[in-house]
Order: sequence, then C-alpha cells, then structure tokens
Amino acid sequence: MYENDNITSTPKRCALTEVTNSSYVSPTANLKLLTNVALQYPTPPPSAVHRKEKSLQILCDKFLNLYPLHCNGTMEIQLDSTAARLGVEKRRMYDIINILEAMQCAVHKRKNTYLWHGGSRLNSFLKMLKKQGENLRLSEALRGRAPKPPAPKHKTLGVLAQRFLMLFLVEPQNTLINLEMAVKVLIDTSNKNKTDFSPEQLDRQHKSKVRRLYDIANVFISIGLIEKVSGNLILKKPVFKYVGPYKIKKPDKTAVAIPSPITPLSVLDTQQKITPCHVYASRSKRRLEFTTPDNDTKLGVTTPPDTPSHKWDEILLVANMELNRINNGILL
DNA sequence: TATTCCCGCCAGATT
DNA sequence: AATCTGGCGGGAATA
Repeated sequence: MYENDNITSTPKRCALTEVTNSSYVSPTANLKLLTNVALQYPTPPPSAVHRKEKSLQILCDKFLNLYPLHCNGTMEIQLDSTAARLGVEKRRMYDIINILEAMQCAVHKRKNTYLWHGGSRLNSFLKMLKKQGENLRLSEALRGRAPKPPAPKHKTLGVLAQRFLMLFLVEPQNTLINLEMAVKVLIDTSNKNKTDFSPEQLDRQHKSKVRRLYDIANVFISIGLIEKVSGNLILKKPVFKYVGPYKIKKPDKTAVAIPSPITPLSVLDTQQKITPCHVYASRSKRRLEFTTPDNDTKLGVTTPPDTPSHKWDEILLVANMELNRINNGILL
C-alpha cells in the first residue's frame, strides 16, 4: 500500500482534441498522436516539483517507507521497480542503496536485486565501525597527528560513508563535525609521487568529495544517524552531530590527556569527561532502537525534555578547525 | 553571493 | 552488444 506519497497530484483531465467519433485507433497511431501532443507542450512545467522535494533525504525517507529499518526477516529489493515506484531515475537508487549497503542494511544479491536486512545489523556494525575508526587513528588524523586513511579504490561512496560515520563514533559524544574537515581527514590528499595534481585538480577533487558528503549526510539524516545543526555563529557552514542508536562508551580512565596543546577541542574533550552527555535524538523523525542479537548494551536513545543548547560545542569545534588550519597551514 | 546538491553523462563492469 | 553500476562535476535552486 503506497499511501499517496505526495507524488504530485494527477494532472486534471482535459480533452486534448475532441473525440469526434469513437472509431478505433491503432496503438501505433495512438502513440504517435500522444507523442505529437506531448511535443506541443513546452517541456514539462519547469519546476512544478521543488528541488527540496526531490532531495536524497526525502527520497530515502520514501524508500524507507517501502523497506523499513525495523522489519523482521528480510525482503528483496528490485532496483528498477523501486525506482519506478518512487518516480526517480534508477541512478538515484544507487546513491541510496550504496550507502545503505555500506551500513549493512542491504546486500547486493544479484543484478538489480538487493536483499534488505533493515537495521537488524546496524548496532553491531556501528561497534565495528568504531573499532575500525580507532585503528585508522581517525581521531588523531582529525588533529593532524596521524596520516589519513588510504584512499579506497572501489565503492568509494560506501567507504566514504563508513569513514564519515567513523568520525562521529570515534570522537566524544556530541562532537560537531563539518564537511570540510571531514573531507580533509577522509581523503588522502598527500599526493603520491604519482602524478602531481594541479591546484585546480585538487580543488575539484575536494569539491567533488564535499558534494558526495552532502549526499551521504542526507541519507544518514534520513536513517536517523546524524542530524544537521544549523545556525552556528562562526561559520555559515553547517555542522553535523551523531544522534544514532549506538551508545558510545565513556572513554574509560585509560584515556589520559592527549599530549596535544590546548585547543578549543581539547577543552571540549575534558569538559565532556566531567559532564557526561547523553545522546540526543531530538526531533529526528526516525527513532533508532535496535537490539543486537548478541546484545550487551541497551542501545535505546532517550530524549531529554529540553535539550540544552550546544552552542559552545559548536563554537569550540569550529574554532578548533580554524586553529588547526592556521597551525599547520593546511590548504586543501 | 555562497552553499547545497540534483541531474545525467559516460566509462568500466557484468551479463 | 546490451545492460548495469557508480564516479564525477556542471550548474541550477536555495539560503
């Protein structure tokens, strides 16, 4: 049952030409007639449907209506028919499914067919992602104290999605991350001795990655893993924060002060140690509460009645980014 | 204007 | 050869 997913309303009926008599018209002739009529119409109404309504986030919402994260068992997904049902090009399905696949919500079974697992594996997978993020030393990389992870060769969108998420998992709760810094960490720009890229090429690569991250962020928002925090005062750029289900462990006592200079971020770190934060789900439509089969942790998310503003966090983190930039004169 | 990111070209992979 | 996948970036909509 597809509820009328506000798919733009059916055009009103109106006679294209008077039907003079009800004589039979061959299918071919009919098609020709329709084609001709269609051609007379000056291209479909320019933007009857607004850009926003076509966003990946909304498309993913619709997709998740068809294939819910909370579902028992599995379902088969046929990409082409799903695309048709959602009224989009198949190309868009790849954008979504690749990211969902990277989150282990689906697996590619065969041509045009995926097996949907929903979020049943998400929690355990997030744990693994966190570990991987630690192994990759992403936290240090963020601070320019460790090399960036090597560039993936295949399935870059999926890998990028995983790494992007790792950043949130590896950092203290409520850490705000913006796309610019994410790209810097996630993409190995230490041009290999191979071909030295021209500054313009590097800039294009960078911009391209940011575009991808926007796409990824949109489906993450739809899944309910992250949330966009707007209105930050320092930079206009938006920042994102993790609101997903996986409760990150308190950074146990072994985590002693990182020997880094005092930066706004390190201040933020220590503050968060003192004041344990909760994971806020806030107004996210989708509430993620999965249970892992092997389950130890209760992964539910609770929403405090009134979420305190995290303006400071924002400011600190963004400021930290600026500081870093200045400190190590990173340009791209 | 700057930011966001849809759209679809096109190349490489598969069937 | 045909079709499927998915990287990629132009440029339009939006803030």
